[in-house]
Amino acid sequence: MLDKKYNAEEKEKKWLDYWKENKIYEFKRNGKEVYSIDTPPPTVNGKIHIGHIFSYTQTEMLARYKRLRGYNIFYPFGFDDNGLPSERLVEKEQGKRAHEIGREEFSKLCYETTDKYEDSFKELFSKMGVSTDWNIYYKTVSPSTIKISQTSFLDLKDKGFCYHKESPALWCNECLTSIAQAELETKKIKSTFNYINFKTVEDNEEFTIATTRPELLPAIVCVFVNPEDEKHRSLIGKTAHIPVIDVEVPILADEKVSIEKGTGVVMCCTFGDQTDIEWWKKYNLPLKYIFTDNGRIIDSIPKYGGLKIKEARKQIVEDLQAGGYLVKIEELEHEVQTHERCGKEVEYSVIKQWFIDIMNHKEDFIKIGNEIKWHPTYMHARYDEWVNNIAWDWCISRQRYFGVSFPVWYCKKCGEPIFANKEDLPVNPLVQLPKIDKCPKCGCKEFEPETDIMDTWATSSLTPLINMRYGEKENFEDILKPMSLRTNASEIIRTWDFYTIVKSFYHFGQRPWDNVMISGFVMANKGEKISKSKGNSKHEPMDLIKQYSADVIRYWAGTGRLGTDIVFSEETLLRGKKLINKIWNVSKFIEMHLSDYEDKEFNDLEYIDKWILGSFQKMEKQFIDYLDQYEVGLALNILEKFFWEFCDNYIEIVKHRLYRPEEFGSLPRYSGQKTVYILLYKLLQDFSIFFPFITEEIFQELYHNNKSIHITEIQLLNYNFDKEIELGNQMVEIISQARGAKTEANVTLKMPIKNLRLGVSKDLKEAINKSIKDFKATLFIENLDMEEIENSYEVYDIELNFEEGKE
RNA sequence: GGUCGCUUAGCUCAGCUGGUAGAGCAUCUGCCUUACAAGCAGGAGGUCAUAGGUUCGAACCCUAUAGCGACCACCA
Repeated sequence: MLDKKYNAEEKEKKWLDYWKENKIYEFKRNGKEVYSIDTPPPTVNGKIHIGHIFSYTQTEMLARYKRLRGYNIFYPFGFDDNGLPSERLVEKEQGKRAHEIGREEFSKLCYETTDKYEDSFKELFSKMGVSTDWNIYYKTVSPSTIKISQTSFLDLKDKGFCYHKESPALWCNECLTSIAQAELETKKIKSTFNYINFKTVEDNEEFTIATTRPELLPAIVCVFVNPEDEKHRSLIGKTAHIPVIDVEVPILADEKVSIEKGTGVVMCCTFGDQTDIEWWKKYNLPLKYIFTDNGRIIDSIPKYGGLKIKEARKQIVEDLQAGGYLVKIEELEHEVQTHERCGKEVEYSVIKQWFIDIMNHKEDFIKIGNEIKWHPTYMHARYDEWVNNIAWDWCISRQRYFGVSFPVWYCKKCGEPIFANKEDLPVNPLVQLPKIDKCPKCGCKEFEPETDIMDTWATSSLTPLINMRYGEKENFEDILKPMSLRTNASEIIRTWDFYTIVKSFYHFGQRPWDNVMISGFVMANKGEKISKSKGNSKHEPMDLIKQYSADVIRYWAGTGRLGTDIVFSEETLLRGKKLINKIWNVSKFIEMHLSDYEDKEFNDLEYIDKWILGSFQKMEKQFIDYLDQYEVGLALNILEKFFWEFCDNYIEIVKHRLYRPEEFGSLPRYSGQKTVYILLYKLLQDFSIFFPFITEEIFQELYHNNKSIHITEIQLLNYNFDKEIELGNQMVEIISQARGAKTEANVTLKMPIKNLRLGVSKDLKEAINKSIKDFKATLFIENLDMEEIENSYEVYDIELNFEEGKE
């Protein structure tokens, strides 16, 4: 027997234990077609907020849907505990920094701290009813993952897609590491435009340069003007004298200089921005690198050496002012590139790093993007945009401590890189030595380990390979090439999706997955993204589960449209709560009437029963169409709508028949029993995608003790009840009008109708006659007059029996 | 500035391939009806951002404009 009230907290715990014990979501090879899901390993950098719950739950619903359609679901979960985010977590939480306590100690702390968080993440996702198989779960810094990541590196190196080169790279002074283009975030900051006067050496011709970065004056290697610029053409070929610094540089012409911007004269430094790097390469300019790696001016610069960048800026501006070189200062707001992990402005650095070739294979990446089905389709454009605009090869070196090491040493004498053997992976070059005794190039017997580690994306881009246990004897390569589905939010299309495609192309020459499903973000308020820095995520997921239950939170997550941002709304939670309550109550009602029910062949369905079965069949077809398009929210929407109609219309009609067989006959009662038996089963199945807990409780209580609803299969109905749907709908409309009349008369719906006069089409008359007992009982009709009319129906008169109603 | 998306009832949103505007919440009016008052029945509330165009017919297709948002590019 179902309880009078549904106790979500108790039941959700019960079913979590049951699913775990009975291995309901375990992946086993069983010959059935595999549906595999590549879900984002959440970054372990603090707390999971409601935004994570939103997008993961949408994915999860799809897994449940495919499971109900008979697929063998390969749905692993992972955690991204690799690299910089973990370091920052440890720094923040323990107040310890790697360079203070040493690399080994620090790494240990990273492992311990991320482990701790992962346990709580696991608990949270489990509680949300995520139907992942925790046996195939992975971490991005485990030995097996490191092995795959290092193997990938060696593969790419062998294939020539990976190179080691001294090259300008984006550099973060805060994190003390190089970073990749994809890790940039633009930020608006207030700054000043400084107009500085220069003179030519040859003839003291004056000209002005406007710059936001006067501290780069010592790094100027030349000055550019546009060759078409009438005003400044006379400068070309002359030599500019840099004030304060007292250095002379050539003045060159390049069409990339905008005549309108600033003063039309540009200083070129190594390096202020990307254009500087382009010019540096194009004109073979000298390198004047003036910053240290931790954001100070190098000591060899007189006067300014040792100052922090911002201090140097201030000092140089003061000196320019004192010398009378500063013409004016303009306030401006502009966007600068910052490091997404720490928010600090990035600089450029020139060191030897490992790069993965991107620029030579852009067309291949576009081609693979075309082979993948994007949901929603317009997200494909974002991918193309990114690939088309990318300007750098992918720098995968990070000068950090915690993460995947490069399996590389260098000859101490000639610098020749020595690579580990693949069968020896994983290796840590800091504590292990190469397995050769001398450099193959120069014979030197001493080696230095690569101290850099890899970009976290270099590893997380390998999730399909991690999932397929790439390179292992027992692997899933046969079923996961490609995987069926990748899901993530739109912000990481340019990183995770793109890099995964890059790696898949280089390793296998093919797409990593067939489908990509992109979810939206959760906004704290309209137009305001949830972010940790703003602290505007008011709701802790755990608290919400406690307050509302996981099923209810899932309802909220399930209402979001694919790719569309949603605002967190307690109102929606309330709506879900009501829906779940209604499912419980109607199940109780149905249970009541099934105590003597036996399932058997039956061909005498009542008209109204055909109507509701046909309506359900029609709805379910659309429901499945939506889910096949990955539109979880739209599917839930129509299911919910049908369900309320089922309760408010069908159940209200059939209840009389179920309660009073002596009046309606036992066969009509059986027809009703059969109908609710079938429909509740199917409704529970469909709802189980969204509400795995309550549907399991009802299913096992009413249908199959000790068999999980989540491993049943949806069997589509195959009735031909179009006529019944159409005419049944008309009947319901008439019922609604009659109820309206009672409500308007301020009387109870039980008030009898003395006489109901209708005009009805021939078909409808026939239909009403076939369900005359249901029809009359539902409205408490004493006398019914039907006049035949051409089409549809018309309600002529509703005469209420006030005398009877008073009793 | 570029790419993409959004703009529908007071609020949050749904409206699939064009055919007389929908739901929930809020509001108003009734109803304790043997599953459910966390309920039921009903009412009121919208020139579907704006302006053009295509069409017999446009919330939906096309063009332009405005506002909002995301991502990217702009550091002289």
